[in-house]
Amino acid sequence: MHTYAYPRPALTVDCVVFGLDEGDLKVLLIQRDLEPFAGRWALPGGFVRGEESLEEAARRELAEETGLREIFLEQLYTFGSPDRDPRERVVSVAYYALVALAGHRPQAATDARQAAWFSVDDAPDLAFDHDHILATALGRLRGKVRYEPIGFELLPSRFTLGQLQHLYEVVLKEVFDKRNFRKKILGMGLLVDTGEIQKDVAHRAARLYRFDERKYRQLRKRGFSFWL
Amino acid sequence: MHTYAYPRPALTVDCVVFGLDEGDLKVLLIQRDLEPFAGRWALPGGFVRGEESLEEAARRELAEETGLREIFLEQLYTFGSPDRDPRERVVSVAYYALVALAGHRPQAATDARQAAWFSVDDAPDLAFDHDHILATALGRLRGKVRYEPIGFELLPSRFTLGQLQHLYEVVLKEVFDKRNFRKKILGMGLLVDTGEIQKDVAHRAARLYRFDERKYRQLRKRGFSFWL
DNA sequence: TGTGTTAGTGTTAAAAATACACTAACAACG
DNA sequence: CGTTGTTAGTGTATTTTTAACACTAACACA
Repeated sequence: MHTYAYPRPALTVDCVVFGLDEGDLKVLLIQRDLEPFAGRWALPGGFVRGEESLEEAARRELAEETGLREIFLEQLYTFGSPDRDPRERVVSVAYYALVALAGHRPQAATDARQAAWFSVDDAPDLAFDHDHILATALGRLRGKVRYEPIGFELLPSRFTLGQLQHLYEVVLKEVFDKRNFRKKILGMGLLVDTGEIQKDVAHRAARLYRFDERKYRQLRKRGFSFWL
Repeated sequence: MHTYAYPRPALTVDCVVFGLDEGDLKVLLIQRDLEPFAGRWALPGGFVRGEESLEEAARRELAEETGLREIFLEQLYTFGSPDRDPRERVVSVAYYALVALAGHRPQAATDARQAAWFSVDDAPDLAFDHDHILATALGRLRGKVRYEPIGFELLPSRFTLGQLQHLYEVVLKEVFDKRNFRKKILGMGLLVDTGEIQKDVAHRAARLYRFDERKYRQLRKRGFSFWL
């Protein structure tokens, strides 16, 4: 038991995990088994423990509830309306995560709870204020993907320019001209041609590239800024 | 007394208030009178109360400690390292604020505690992890001022193009060409010439403009994006 | 009346963004 | 085995945007 002179809100973390199925943008949800909102879909998350940082808490919950580890994770926003949880006051620090969802495709129920990927555009009504958190995360992703090279986190480490363009088109809901896209992205000098080519495709096989993170950091120090 | 089954961190808000003195960018600090860090300068802030939202808490603390009301305020980041407060675990939701500091210049000690404006570039060592929070806020301000018209919050409601350019030069530490700056900013159609001119200046008086927020919102709906 | 200081104004050159259409490679299918 | 379907890969011309650059106007003050 822990006693304090003034009431304290409970503190949780919630994670919005985005993945790119070749088709559209997905979000990973888990089905609640407890009240309130039992049976409803919700963002993975849980209470922050005593000796862990907020990000550690988010990573731990993600591993426990979805099996995902060592993925891109960044703080999004902290939600603290007094009535966002019907039981008592709960303040939630939300994170968003990006994961390469090619290869380990439509599995994700690594743990006890039921987990599943939903298209962001027709996800079900979520528990608590999680719809609001999801919308905030989508806005952040759409804004940030243009001026920081975080989109690569949604692709496997080696990818084709077609996949990359498709990623931007899906996330931004905007179509790009193929030649201009390639010119621009290759012109930044951040992609390395691995020399390999695509396998098992029913059409001309494309070159595989990887993102050169080291080079990006160097360039950024010299004032370079990513822009798409 | 309030008792819980698991320990709960205390929850606070801290505010980074920026102001633009005609010279450089300032931050508003208050001097602590209690341990820990008694006598040290710190960001204004305090505990979140039971029935107020996080933003309400930030505004209340700001009013109590600095007298500032109804200013631009936006959530920045939540800081929650387990050891950021030497006494016990405290999670702090940081906000940043922008205030027009022309007119009510170098006052600010409206309350009990000592408050003062410091140049952001040579602020003293702050209490807790407030140096880190300040640095984060500065980064956010510098990033955001380019693609959202928040800079106007640092100016009086009517301002000259010279003041506006100076603001960007100070915040971004970059000089702009006067003619190109004016062409670009006026070309956006977001400034309204009030018809008034500057008074009491020892040189040719400049036109006063105001920012047309209504128009900005309209344009933004149609895909316009502010860029400087 | 002169000096100091900021306001205000256009043009030209360079760079970047856009629009646009065909051939190449390969698997699958008949 | 050739036809079809599908994605890969490539260059140029036009338009738009950005960057560089220098002088006159107004006004307070000495």
